[in-house]
Amino acid sequence: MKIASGKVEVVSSKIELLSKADTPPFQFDDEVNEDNRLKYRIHDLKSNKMQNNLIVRSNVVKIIRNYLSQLDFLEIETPILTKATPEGARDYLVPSRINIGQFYALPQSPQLFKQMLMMSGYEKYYQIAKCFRDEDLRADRQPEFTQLDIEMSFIDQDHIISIIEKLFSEIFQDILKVKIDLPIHRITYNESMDRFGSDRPDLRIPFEIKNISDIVKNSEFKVFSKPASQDGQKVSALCIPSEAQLSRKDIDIYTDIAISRGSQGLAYIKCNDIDDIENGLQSPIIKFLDSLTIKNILKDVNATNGDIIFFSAGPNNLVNNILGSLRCKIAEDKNLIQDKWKFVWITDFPMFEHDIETKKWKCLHHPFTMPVFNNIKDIENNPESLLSESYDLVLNGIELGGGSIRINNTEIQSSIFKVLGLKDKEIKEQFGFFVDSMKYGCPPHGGIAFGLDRIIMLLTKSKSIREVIAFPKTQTASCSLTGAPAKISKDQVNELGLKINDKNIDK
RNA sequence: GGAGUGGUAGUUCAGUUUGGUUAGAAUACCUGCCUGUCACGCAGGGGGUCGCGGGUUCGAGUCCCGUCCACUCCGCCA
Repeated sequence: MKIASGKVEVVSSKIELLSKADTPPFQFDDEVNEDNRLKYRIHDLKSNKMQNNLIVRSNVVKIIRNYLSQLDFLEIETPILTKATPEGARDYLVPSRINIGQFYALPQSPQLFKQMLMMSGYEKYYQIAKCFRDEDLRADRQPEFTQLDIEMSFIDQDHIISIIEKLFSEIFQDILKVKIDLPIHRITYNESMDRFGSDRPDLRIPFEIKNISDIVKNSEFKVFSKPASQDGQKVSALCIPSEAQLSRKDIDIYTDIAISRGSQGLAYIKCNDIDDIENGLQSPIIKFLDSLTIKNILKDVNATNGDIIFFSAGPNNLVNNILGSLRCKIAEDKNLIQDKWKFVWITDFPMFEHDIETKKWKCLHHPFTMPVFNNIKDIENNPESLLSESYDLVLNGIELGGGSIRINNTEIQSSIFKVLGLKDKEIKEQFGFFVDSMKYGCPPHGGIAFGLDRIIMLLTKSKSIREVIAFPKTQTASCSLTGAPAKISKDQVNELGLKINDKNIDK
């Protein structure tokens, strides 16, 4: 009775060997290194953990399909062999045998196809879609991944958000018996960057960043006062609560992290006794600050005795990066991340950001996102001032997905392409089919897409999405089981009209 | 492209800091014993190119250089 099948005892009268099995390379449910697990994936998939993960995955997809089809969504497939788009991630390319010298691209997402389905009048679409991006891998990034892709016509942001919130509420109720409080909290992109230094904030961490520019902008301390009063720069503080029990050595470690991310150093105030400004604080910078300013800072960040306050001053993105990553790192190191499910919507992303290296404007979401504007001329005249009708759903510091209201007007669409620096000829070559399609009437529409793998990763408390994908790729984008990618034969090279260095051809 | 961690029986690891006898443990595997076991037990046995290549040295798992693989992160991911 101690084993799973303990109620049943089988007495055999005859034994027939159906398939001979060698000794497996490792025991099921043993702790095994990931290289071996991936190489012998068929054995790994026998483990209780992997079976549970794939069962959860299947059940979640079932819930999604039931939920959306009850709302009259149609599941429609879009092509895997499609056209390369130069913007965005690198494409995976497939040579065409019939059209020598030409290539298909695997889709980074079904974005344009689902928008064209809206133009065709299929006003509620969804798809469990495979997507492909030829970029470097991470624990939560694979070159091929699965996206829950949704698009609807005649809707607004609130409508989409409410449909999605109910879907996640059902998934978490069914799979984990966890009740999500609806509606999910929303904060704007700018607020998120200021308070958490990130557009995917982990709200399980019980401390946040505070912009103290107003307090220090008139200070004598130029390191603070200069960025505090300059556009695009700021001074922020991160108050680490006493529970973290940061040591002198910890401060050095976090200083190194700050420096590796482009900081000059890491200023701090250690609060031994906040009522004694003269002697109760340890800090390399308080000698530069007057006592009123110090008092205001302590008050503004809600400092209590035992806390340590870190400071960062400079360009917004640098300050966000440094304090945002320190916030996560310290919370993780000191075990201060609460065991909760913390959803949050991030809204009102800027439409564009300026890329310093290429000196070009880039879309924060994608070029089909509807900008918010009073006058259409603002799009080309003041791209930096534009927000967009966009929204990302974040859970426990991981971006689950994002979407937007889309452009349904060729004039606006052209303006966006122009800001991105595309010439008329390029627009026609790359997106001509899409803009032409829009000419025949395009309903107002919008949608959203979610990383299914990431959702399952969080639901199963897995450390990487490889744990919820039956046959994932390693960090070098290879498959340890099959050996893909692999060289191809000379015949195949010739048939496809390719020219490949001989040493790279399979002989 | 960059930073870091790891690679030693089939598997999981110790040994590397400080170079020195025949490289160990657990588990798995094989053989024998055991008539109620279920993490069985007992006795015995086989199993290693210390990732790979080069160097230093009388001597390298251990030190140095290069390289490959796996993982984490930065860049990158409209």
